[in-house]
Amino acid sequence: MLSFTEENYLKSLLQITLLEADKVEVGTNELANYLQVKPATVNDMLKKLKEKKLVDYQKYGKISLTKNGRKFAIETIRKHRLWETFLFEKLEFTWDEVHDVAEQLEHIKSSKLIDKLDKYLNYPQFDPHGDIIPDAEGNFRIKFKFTLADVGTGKTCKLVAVKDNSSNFLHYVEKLNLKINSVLKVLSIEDYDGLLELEVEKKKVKVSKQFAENIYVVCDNCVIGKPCPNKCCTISTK
Amino acid sequence: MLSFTEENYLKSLLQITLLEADKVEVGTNELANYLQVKPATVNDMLKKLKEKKLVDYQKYGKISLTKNGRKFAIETIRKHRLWETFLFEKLEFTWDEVHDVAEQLEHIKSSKLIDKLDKYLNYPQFDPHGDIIPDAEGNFRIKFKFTLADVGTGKTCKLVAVKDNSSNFLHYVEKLNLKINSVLKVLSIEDYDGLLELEVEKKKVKVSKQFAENIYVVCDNCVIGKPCPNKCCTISTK
DNA sequence: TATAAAAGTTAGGCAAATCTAACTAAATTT
DNA sequence: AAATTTAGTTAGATTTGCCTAACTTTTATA
Repeated sequence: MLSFTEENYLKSLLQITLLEADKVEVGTNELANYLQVKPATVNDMLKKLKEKKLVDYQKYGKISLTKNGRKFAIETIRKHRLWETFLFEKLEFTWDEVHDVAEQLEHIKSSKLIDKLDKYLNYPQFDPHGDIIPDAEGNFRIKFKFTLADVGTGKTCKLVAVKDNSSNFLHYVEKLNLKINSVLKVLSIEDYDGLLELEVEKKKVKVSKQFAENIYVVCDNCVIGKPCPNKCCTISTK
Repeated sequence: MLSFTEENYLKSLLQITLLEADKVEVGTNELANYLQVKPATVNDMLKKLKEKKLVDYQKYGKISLTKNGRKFAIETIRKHRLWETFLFEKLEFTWDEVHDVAEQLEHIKSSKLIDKLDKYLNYPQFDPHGDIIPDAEGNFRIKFKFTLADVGTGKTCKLVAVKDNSSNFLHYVEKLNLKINSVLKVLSIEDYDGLLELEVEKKKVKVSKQFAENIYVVCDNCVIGKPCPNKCCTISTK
């Protein structure tokens, strides 16, 4: 039986690799930073996780999940996202409130509970942030490849998920009147600092490059959950 | 912010006093036994809880909850019972399965969560075992006073709750075809060992005294949630 | 009432998860 | 290639919640 903390380490390792397309290896400092603990603490924990055959790593090397470690990590992400969906859909939480509570709920130990919850929610594929919910076998189906920052001038795209789940960011997204499935047209991109001008529901808004990098998009022909007709937008994943 | 463990100590202290009508004081060994830890461990924790002004106690004396400690204890019981109700009503758990999962869920920190859950369940008054769910202000309305073992020969009563929530016991109750609101007639009581013969839905069954002591009953005129017309069955509580 | 039993306490220890401070190795820059 | 910066490690300490073993106080009983 894994502790809350062990589950968090495994989950974070997977989450870090999910942030970028081909990332598979993670360092001690990076993980420490992600978990908001000191590198020394991560080092201690890695020894324990290695002992339990949940991570591969050797002194001064990079950290990666073993098959088994990955299984637990996916399970935790699945729980997290199902709980977020429950809070959003059934209990009327807003999408920026669900994360913190789901951080706690994801550690409840009961496979029956999570299966029943999945059923109760009618086997949802996406959480309130547009992130894929792995199925009971641990399969993610798709993973987003492009952000708003990748879209060229004059092109139109569709918002499918957000990368940053912080309350701050989500509030800002809301304020701009952006939602999952909003259609965005990139009107111009400033050479100097990458500032984007967008058209959203016939209104013009300006957003920073940093902001754009945290908005996942697909081409406007894409239908979520199905392969992109242009084969450009979503990729199958691990 | 209280830890899981601290919450469990406070909750257990309240639960022990709820087992018997006039009980207010609890001893170290009793609590240790209830929590399945050693008396020394309880002693350590009591020092901490006293420090935090959550319990009243002095060396070799009895333990009782302070006003504040009681508030937290009730809050935890409220959470536990609301989660049990959720699992039973929405996720189709059976009444003997809900307890263990609720033991975990009761420690989730979010007052918004529990209020929303209460609303979602339509402000239930009783959990799947017939126990009262304290309201958001921490008021229990009623508390059961009599068990099946208190009922005299020839009398009829109504099952309203069970004292023992263990899976074993609940399975046995189920096997005997007893449910919340079942009407039970005591046909005879054996002098020697207190064995009871009951009539339940026109069938005769025999149960031990120990079993009878774990079944809460009210007179058959009682309607749950309202004061007993005979003023005999339920009492207001703390 | 003396004594035995039960209840409660203390001291000392352990494992988990964290920290700080000092160190070593690896990577980058000049 | 040497020097500097960054990344990673180790040792030693702390807190929480638990333990055992030995002790003391209270209660019950002969």
